[in-house]
Amino acid sequence: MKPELILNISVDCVVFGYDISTKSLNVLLIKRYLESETKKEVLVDDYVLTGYHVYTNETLDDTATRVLKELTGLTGQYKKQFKAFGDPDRLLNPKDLIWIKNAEFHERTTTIAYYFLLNTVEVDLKNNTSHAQWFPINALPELGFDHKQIILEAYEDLKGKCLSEPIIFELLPDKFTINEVQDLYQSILGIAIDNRNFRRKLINKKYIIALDEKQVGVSKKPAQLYMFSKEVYDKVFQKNYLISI
Amino acid sequence: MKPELILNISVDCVVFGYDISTKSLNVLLIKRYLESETKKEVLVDDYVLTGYHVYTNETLDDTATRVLKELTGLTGQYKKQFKAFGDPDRLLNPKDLIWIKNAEFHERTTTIAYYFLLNTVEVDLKNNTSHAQWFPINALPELGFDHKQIILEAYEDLKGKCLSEPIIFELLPDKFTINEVQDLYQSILGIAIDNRNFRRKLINKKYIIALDEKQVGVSKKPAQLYMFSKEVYDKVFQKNYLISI
DNA sequence: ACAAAAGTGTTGACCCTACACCCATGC
DNA sequence: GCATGGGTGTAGGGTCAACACTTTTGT
Repeated sequence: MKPELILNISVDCVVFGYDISTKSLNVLLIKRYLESETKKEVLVDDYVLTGYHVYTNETLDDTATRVLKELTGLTGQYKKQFKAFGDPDRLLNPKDLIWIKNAEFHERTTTIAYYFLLNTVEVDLKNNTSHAQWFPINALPELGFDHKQIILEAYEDLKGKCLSEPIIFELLPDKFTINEVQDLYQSILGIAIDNRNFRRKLINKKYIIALDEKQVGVSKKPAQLYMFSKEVYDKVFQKNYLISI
Repeated sequence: MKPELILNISVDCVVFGYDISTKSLNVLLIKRYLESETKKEVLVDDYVLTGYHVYTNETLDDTATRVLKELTGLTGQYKKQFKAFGDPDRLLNPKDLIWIKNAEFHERTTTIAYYFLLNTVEVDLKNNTSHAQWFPINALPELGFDHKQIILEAYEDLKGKCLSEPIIFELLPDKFTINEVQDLYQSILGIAIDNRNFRRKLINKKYIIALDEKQVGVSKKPAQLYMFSKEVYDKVFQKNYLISI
């Protein structure tokens, strides 16, 4: 049996990319644009998440991986399935109906939402056909379908998860400075963190490894570079049963 | 348009029930039994989660609520959507195929999994037609489909969540003793907790309110009863940005 | 009176927070 | 030499973990 599309199930991907130079946590969105037949009127002009239907021979994870690869060329990035969205009216705004008419979409589609973590420099947006673009999480454009809600729920999940799991490093390059990690936490959580305390805390972790290397090409005092070792983390990790309700 | 079943999307419910007298965290399962036409052979004899297809006019939450109500009569219980399961082969074990042939099931069904929290005494299993039965989370019977995996992932989510949110009280009666809360934490987490430390910690919470009441009908020293106040919790609650990676 | 579970205090270790100045480098 | 961000130490308070005996009640 040849793989076919499952028309009422899709996967949508919230691609989080951190831009280390602007210290901005961004979301990758693709343009949705449609003119009337006479080209007199713009019917749809907004952004949506990247996503696609599931094929009959794919797992949901496969679909998410495929969707990310098609847009960015990347594989092996951190991904998490965080929620399914299936309200009967989630695709039924007027603009969305116009759009659906033009695509092979079922009006009652349930989407399994994933988020990905990466850094923006890994993605080359030059020759992409979807007019994909990064938007800061705090300055999102007008969004189609229920994608605003999906993004916000992904963001909430990320906020919680980055406090208890070392996923922050997925948003950074392999080699980073302590202050870059701090900036990133501050961007995600929207809080100020004391530099001395944060620094001490991080450097004391066995899985934060100081490299024999410093920043190059900066116009100020170059900072010490570190890396995160997943191997050490897995070895050192032990479950913490602290009840904090 | 009349509501119809969406044949390839279902909701499955992991119903967690705490039995305060046996100190056991249980899962509610329903019997799956099928004989061959000649009745000579038992084709299927195991247990599955309760679940059902989504109707076209329902949200996923609606479906979960409906499924729980149909089995237990209960509404308004704590519920959480925690994961979607959609592997192409998740219903393709030999027994499952036999079963599916007998029901209106699509072979490639994606299920949105929820878990519910309640206490076992709320459920009357006497006159239920599904042969529903409680099983301790640590002594599950043979399970159909991928329901073992679904239960285990629900349990992992519960373990994590009960450390950071006051959902433990959903598993207890309205009035409870401190030691009952401790027993429950120990059952869920599989750890031993120091009674004095735990007691002090809980009693110091403003939202754990001592009642003017003690246990009755116990054959030993009756314990002080407490209640959990969601109102006070919401008022007192403040987000904790402690980074513990 | 006895069995059973309820309830009670102290100490030391660790971790978090708050806080301000000097240092190294590139320009 | 100066502007910029990198890097550094200490003290006080709070929270967690460890630990064993007394009290209250029903039978």
